[in-house]
Amino acid sequence: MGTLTVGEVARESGVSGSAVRFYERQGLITAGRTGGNQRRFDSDAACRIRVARVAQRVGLTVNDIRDLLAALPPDPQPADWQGLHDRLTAEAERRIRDLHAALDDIGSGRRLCDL
Amino acid sequence: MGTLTVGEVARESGVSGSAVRFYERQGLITAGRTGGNQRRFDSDAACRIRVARVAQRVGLTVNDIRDLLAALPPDPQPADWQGLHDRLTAEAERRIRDLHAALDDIGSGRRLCDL
DNA sequence: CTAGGACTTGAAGTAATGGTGAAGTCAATG
DNA sequence: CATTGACTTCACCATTACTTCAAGTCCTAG
Repeated sequence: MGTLTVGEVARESGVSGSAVRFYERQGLITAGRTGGNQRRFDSDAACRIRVARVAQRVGLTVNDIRDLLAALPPDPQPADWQGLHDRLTAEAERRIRDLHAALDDIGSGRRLCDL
Repeated sequence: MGTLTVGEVARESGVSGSAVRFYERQGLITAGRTGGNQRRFDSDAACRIRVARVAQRVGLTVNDIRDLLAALPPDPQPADWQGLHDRLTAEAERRIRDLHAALDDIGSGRRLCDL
């Protein structure tokens, strides 16, 4: 059972409280509940949200990120981090390749109309 | 006044008819009307849509593309094409730089949590 | 114990990019 | 003239990633 409230996780992770609740609904993070039904997070929640934000910069959707984080245990080992790392890198590189392909087409000398 | 129907432009440009109408609503292309209120396009419409698709590959929104195409006269001169070309290239390169920055952060050796 | 801030839910709103379906109209053909 | 396929508008559906709102509850400090 965690000790952090929504607001605390929000501040620690740099997103809004509504986003924290949204991420919990989406399964990116999990929370315990107090007797009064308030969410209490473990400190890894903020970490997972930070990872999620990096993944968003790479262009992953929240759904993609849920799957990504599903492979990340509560207390990740170096190998887990490495796996995440590799997946994010591969995805970023894929997107870069797509953009390069578009650039190549644009610069191909053909009229843009004929692409 | 053009001669092409929605369906013809759709086939020529590779998008659906509903997309053609959508693009007209959004101001990416313009159409005349027959006495019976049907759209009739000039042949440059398909061209503009093709340009729009390229711009989408680069990551521009329809709004961005409207602005981009607003600078493109009905009968574009080489300089007009060059301007488009430059803007698309710059935008693609910017996005590639952003992804590279993300890659650098991911590969920085710091824990993903601390980014 | 009470005031106040932080929290709860669910529903609805937003912007982007179209797709879908209904009900009706137009145009070309046999 | 009647059919048929393509067209028209309008309005609603879907997805993504949240935000906002209302009404109500919890928790902590004084």
